[in-house]
Amino acid sequence: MIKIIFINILRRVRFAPSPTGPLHIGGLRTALFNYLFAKKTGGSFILRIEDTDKKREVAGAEKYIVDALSWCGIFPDESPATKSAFGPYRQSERNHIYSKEIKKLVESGRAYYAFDSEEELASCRKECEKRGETFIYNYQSRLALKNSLSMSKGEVADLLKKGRRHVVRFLVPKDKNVKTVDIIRGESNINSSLLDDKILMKANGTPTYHFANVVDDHLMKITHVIRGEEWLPSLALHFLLYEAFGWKKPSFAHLPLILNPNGKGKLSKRGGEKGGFPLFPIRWEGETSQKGFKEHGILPAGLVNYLTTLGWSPKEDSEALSLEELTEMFQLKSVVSAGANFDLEKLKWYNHKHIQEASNEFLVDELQALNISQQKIERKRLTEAIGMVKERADTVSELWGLLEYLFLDPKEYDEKSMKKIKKDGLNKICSEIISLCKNTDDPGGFIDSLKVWGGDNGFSTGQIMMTTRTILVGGLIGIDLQKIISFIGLEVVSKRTMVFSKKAYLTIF
RNA sequence: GGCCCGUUCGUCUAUCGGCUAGGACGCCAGGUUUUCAUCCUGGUAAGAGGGGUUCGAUUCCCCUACGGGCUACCA
Repeated sequence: MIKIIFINILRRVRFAPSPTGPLHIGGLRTALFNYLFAKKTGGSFILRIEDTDKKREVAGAEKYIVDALSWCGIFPDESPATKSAFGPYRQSERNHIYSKEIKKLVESGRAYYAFDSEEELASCRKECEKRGETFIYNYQSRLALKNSLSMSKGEVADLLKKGRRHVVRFLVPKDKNVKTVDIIRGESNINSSLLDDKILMKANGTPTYHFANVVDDHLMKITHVIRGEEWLPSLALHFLLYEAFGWKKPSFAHLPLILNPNGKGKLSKRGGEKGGFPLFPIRWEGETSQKGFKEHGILPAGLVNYLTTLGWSPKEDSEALSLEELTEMFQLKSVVSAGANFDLEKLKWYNHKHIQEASNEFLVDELQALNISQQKIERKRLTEAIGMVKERADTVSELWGLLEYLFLDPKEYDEKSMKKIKKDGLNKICSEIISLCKNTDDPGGFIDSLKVWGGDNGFSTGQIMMTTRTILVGGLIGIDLQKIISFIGLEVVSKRTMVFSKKAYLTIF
């Protein structure tokens, strides 16, 4: 019998955000898919900070990214906090590496110096635009511009010696068919003449995304690049870059975008506001303070579960899945290629499912973290109350509203409920409740006793129940009446009834 | 404008040439709960349009339409 042994090349994937603000859920989903893919086979998930553009960097963004990921239960195997031969993990700390690598490309003739100013290039673009053309810095235009291909060696050497500001551009070969491969989208062919000689090193000596990304992915031995669809147009360029270096390419997968609920445009701040949901996992404290899903009462497990179904679905029908279960089932190949509309209702449904699976203890912590109620309630009592009402909750934040009456007397009585209650005999029912409270020790059979009394005195069960509920809760809502009474105790029942009989007669009837 | 990617119920998706197009969310109806919800059962609703290829196309190819992305010394 022949045994087939699978030699698993250990997967190494990276999530490489740029710390320009709080991580939004689109980025979070990219991180999540990378994580699921790596962890399924015991590979490594690496967090690399792409902070090459210091102008755009926002204080606190890197910390936010780490915090948001860990809130979701995603912990990188390697990150800026790691010391390893692959580090450092912040691109701003890797400049010596990029300088070394760019030299190779210049020496091999695959990259060249360009001295054009930004203004000059801007006017080139403008002129082309006037003619209805697109300016491309490539084989057609490069010889008419200021660079080491159009100028003499002596001239170039002189400018470099004088310290003239310059960039390094990639020399894109002319008329070459570039066949790209994407795990989700398959093969695609692009003619290199459509590409432009992208800047690899900026005038300030820092690399651009394209260069740093390729260099780092190679040096960090990344096996699979899983990133957003917005990078698809750059894929051919990246392929050429790998080839210019003579490096083995990683596999690529471009994830579809998350769209606004109405399907128009990629998920935006405006779309979030319109749909009444945030764009970030947890609160962001920047120039403005912005709530995240956490503050809206969404559990990390719910968010993670929902985000995973945006663009992917498990083979078998299943309901709430944990990060571990999702990891087990995840298939990068079966990620869909079309963008997905964000749907708050479905997120809530997943969250509802995860609330049911969460322990009451955990939910108490989550609720208290939200600071919704200022009431000081004994933890044990609150835990018990949450257990009684959680099946009704979609979000953690609505938990308090669902159990409030178990701790606080009604502030007012719902008008519609009051209209349903018959005025006749209301006084009698109240008196009976109060006297029953006085004469019993055991709240357990309270409702039964009240019903029996009602039967003997010409009150329908409905009337008894509705009246009692309104007295205790303030309206015709809430959990089983007997459970409420047992929980709050007869003393409170009596007190609420007295308040009701006074208030109700004076103000409502 | 140019280039690239996409298009199945309202939404997320299944289908990898045989389809009475399946599931989930939502919505509607019924049941349970003498409340409201939860829960259970059922229902509603779809392959953008036009050409090919084929015995047969949602599935493969082309065109059009629509949507999205990219087009920076931003990522």
